[in-house]
Amino acid sequence: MIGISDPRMAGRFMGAQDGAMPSVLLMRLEHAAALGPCDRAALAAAVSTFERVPARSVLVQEADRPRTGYAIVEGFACHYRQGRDGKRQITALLLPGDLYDPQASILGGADYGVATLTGCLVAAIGAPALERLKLEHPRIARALTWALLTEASTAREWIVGLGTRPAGKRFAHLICELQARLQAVGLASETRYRLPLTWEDLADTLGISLVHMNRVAQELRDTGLIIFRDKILTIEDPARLRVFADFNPAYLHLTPPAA
Amino acid sequence: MIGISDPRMAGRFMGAQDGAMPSVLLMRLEHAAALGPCDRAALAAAVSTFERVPARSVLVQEADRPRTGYAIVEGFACHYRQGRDGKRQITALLLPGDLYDPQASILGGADYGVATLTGCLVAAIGAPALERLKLEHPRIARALTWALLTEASTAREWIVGLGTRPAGKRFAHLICELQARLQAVGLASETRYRLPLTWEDLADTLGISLVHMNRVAQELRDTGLIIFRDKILTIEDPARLRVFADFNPAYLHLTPPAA
DNA sequence: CGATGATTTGACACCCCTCAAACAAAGTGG
DNA sequence: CCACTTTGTTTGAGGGGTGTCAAATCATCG
Repeated sequence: MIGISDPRMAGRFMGAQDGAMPSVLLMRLEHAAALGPCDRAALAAAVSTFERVPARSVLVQEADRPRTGYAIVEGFACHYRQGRDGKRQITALLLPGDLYDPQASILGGADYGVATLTGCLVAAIGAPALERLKLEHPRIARALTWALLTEASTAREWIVGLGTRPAGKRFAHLICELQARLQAVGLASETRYRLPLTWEDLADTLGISLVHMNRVAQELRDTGLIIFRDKILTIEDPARLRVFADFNPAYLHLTPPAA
Repeated sequence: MIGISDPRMAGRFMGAQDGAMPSVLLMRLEHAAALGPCDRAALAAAVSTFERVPARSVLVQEADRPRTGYAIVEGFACHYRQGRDGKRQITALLLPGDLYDPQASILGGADYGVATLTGCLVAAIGAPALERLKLEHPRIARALTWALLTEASTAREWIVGLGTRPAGKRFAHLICELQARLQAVGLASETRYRLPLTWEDLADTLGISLVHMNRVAQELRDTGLIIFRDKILTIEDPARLRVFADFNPAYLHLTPPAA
């Protein structure tokens, strides 16, 4: 695996991609609170570098004490823990607009790894810049807290899925979740999005074996709920899929609170 | 179920229990950061009422917008979600010293329920008092953030357990986790603590059926790892249990960070 | 002493895992 | 351009972990 701290990579894409990050990150954060032009400018300015990271690279090592925050601009990444027996469990998927906040440094070291699953375009924000951002822009601070709480809420929903739903419904539920989250940043329609993960990644997310993952996916195809070809996922019957998966998007908190 | 908002309950125990909460809550929060005498006094003063709540009472309804924070002083409570089919999945256990922070109100409504599992003594802290506490006492604010991050980290560890560990190791892991967390607030020795939950509560926590829960527990007893009688859990061989469960307490972040 | 809730045990079915192997696609080097 | 490797996908067979159904036992309590 290649770490993104490789100096040959750093900063290579500054300028060219300058506008891309704010777009997708802002789309996400503005689900939490309206941001002013000043907030947006500060956010864009806080990004130190854009980096292109190959698939399956480690962004944050388990037991690291990271000094940089990351925002995913393009591609899929994940939080994971690796067991002694080599089994990997993915504990969260990071989509474009999601961020990894080294606020975790309060804890005295990351207790999980962060890695890319596909090639990613990543915006790096230094911890000090992030702290300043929070102090000087309360609306951004609020939005970041919202993001953290939403992550926790999503983790709880995954616990519910792993604890109570059979593999098929679990996959269906994940498909619904990704549709909602990707649509929130403009990367999915009601019925279609790009899902560039391998069966193995999905299996490690759903807590099932690769073999069973394949069978479960076929079942969803055979029952006419989805089509999945060339990494493009098409939902054939959204309403029926949501019922089947027992999906209720409330836990994603994608609609801005009244306050 | 009886809600604690019942006026006959409110405030009944003020004074008598006045010192109990700070003790256990402070023991927990001081794992995050040292607190000054001023912080402690402010924390104690912020508690509006102590309430005795019977077992199986709902503290926060799913879809509520709670205006009160709770700190558990005695007893066990939980976060949970209930599926359409009636299956309950417990997503977090709240032990003495743990708190439920209505900070979740940023999200515009709770997305899960909070309920007592045993009879509990609960300290209620109004949302405004909590906000003031955070503003005027940065060390408390930091400690509360630490608590939130630790909860998220624990949720991730539960995902790992549900996704990768068989039921027996999952139970063993939970036993280790509870030992560490209870010891941190003075309610467990290295080998012994009170675990006042029913098999059903534990089954709903581990994501297995009540019947299987029973078998798995017997297995741990038969292999000489634990004794569990009269709600008292005794760990016969802590080292062997931790190896069996693949338990690494790092995710609990119970040792204060250097910073 | 009957009612209720908690624990225990047995039988059987099914979900899902493991092992194994075949197959496809994409890169790599000769 | 073709062997060859690597990575990802698909399929089959068999076994084990768990769920469900059913019923017995036990404890607590009014």
